[in-house]
Amino acid sequence: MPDTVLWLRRDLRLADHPALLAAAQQAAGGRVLPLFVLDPRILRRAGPARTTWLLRSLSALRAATDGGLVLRSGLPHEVVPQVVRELGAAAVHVTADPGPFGRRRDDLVEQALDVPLVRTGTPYAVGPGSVTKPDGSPYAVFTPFCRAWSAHGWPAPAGGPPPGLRWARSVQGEDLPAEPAGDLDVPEVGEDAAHHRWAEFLETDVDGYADGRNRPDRPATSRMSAHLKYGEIHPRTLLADLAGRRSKGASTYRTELAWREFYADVLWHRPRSAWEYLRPEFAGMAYDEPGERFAAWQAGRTGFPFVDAGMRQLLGSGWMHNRVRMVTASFCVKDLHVEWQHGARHFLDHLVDGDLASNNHGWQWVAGSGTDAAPFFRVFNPVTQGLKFDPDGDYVRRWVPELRHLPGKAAHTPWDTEDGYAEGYPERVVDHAAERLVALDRYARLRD
DNA sequence: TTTTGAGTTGTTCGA
DNA sequence: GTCGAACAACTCAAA
Repeated sequence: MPDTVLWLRRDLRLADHPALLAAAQQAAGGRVLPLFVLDPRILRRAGPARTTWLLRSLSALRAATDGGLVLRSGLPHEVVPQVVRELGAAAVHVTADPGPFGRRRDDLVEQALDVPLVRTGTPYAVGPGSVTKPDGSPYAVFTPFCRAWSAHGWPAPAGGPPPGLRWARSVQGEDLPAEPAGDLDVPEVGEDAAHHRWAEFLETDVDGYADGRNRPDRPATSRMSAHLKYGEIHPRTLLADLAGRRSKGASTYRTELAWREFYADVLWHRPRSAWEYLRPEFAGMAYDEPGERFAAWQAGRTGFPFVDAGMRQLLGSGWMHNRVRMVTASFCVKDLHVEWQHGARHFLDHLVDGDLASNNHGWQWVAGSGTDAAPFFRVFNPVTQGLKFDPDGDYVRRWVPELRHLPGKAAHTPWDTEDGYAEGYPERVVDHAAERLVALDRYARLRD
């Protein structure tokens, strides 16, 4: 009866977990050691929101495994082989991590091990790289990808841990590190919380999702992004629950999951696209260095209420509504003319759901440099977007206290109200109409 | 093989 | 106030 190690990374759950089932099956009568490696390289880059979420999720998983989860600090290619020796394990089981960092890390661990590293499943319904055009090349446009992805299909959710599964207890772990200081407003974390929130969304908001998802003033989105990021719930589970629903909202939600899979697929085929222009000619465009205006953008002090509300929601809660992510990103790239990588970095430093593929390809989409990017002439008007998607100004007032004295939609246009700046709200850092023309001109010059 | 039409998320302008 | 056109270039799939 060999013991096995289940090395967890982006799969902090027990239900619908094929790698756990594989580890349990190989152990057959032996024990499984659930291991999480606190990699200092990842913790350094995660930012306070993601670190807090991770630590709470690990705490929840430790409780769910009756204290069986073992934590170790260090580099995985040193820690994992060490744990294998201590346990005398026959194999290490993982869910494949298809990102560029994960692939390199796992290859290194595999070389350092003298037992097999068994990869079962991925954090996606369809493994990145497995949906291709008939000639085997990857899709570069979303809609055809989405069609092929749907046609490819995915397995039904796997069951929970097999009855009789026993956790190995012989290996010593470490205590959870302390959470970063600060007063971030992080929601409930962990596998149970993920399922609870998902059930709530299915009950109240999924059928109205097609329109509701655009309203940052309402709690109409699923809020599943961070749960998915840490694998507290698998997209297979979500897709299975959506399968019986015919509403427009359910279909739109499925498409959003497909976007997540599309961007993971793009990153799998082109790992360098995380930080390099997918369309290299865009590197030759004229950009401005990030300076005072960029700092104002980061701090939520651009003088554009909808933009500032979003940037402050990011700082205050580690999350930003998707509609507002597009508007703030457009402002950074097309009003401030700052390269998308600077904005993407700031988002990744603060987002609780910060996912390299979705975040950075989303930024490239806004910048116009991505695979299947927005057309260059699509420049968001930060005021119009605010009036359209936060028509009563509730979202702005929630996150920008200096505008709370302005009623209704007046919160979007303090320059039109006599006492608009009475509470210390900053003046606009740019003239949007002028900067829009500058952006269009720079794109035109790139073309010629 | 070549052609054709459609393609997540918008804005502005002029009729 | 509403509406359609214009704002590129390229990918992909169907004809």
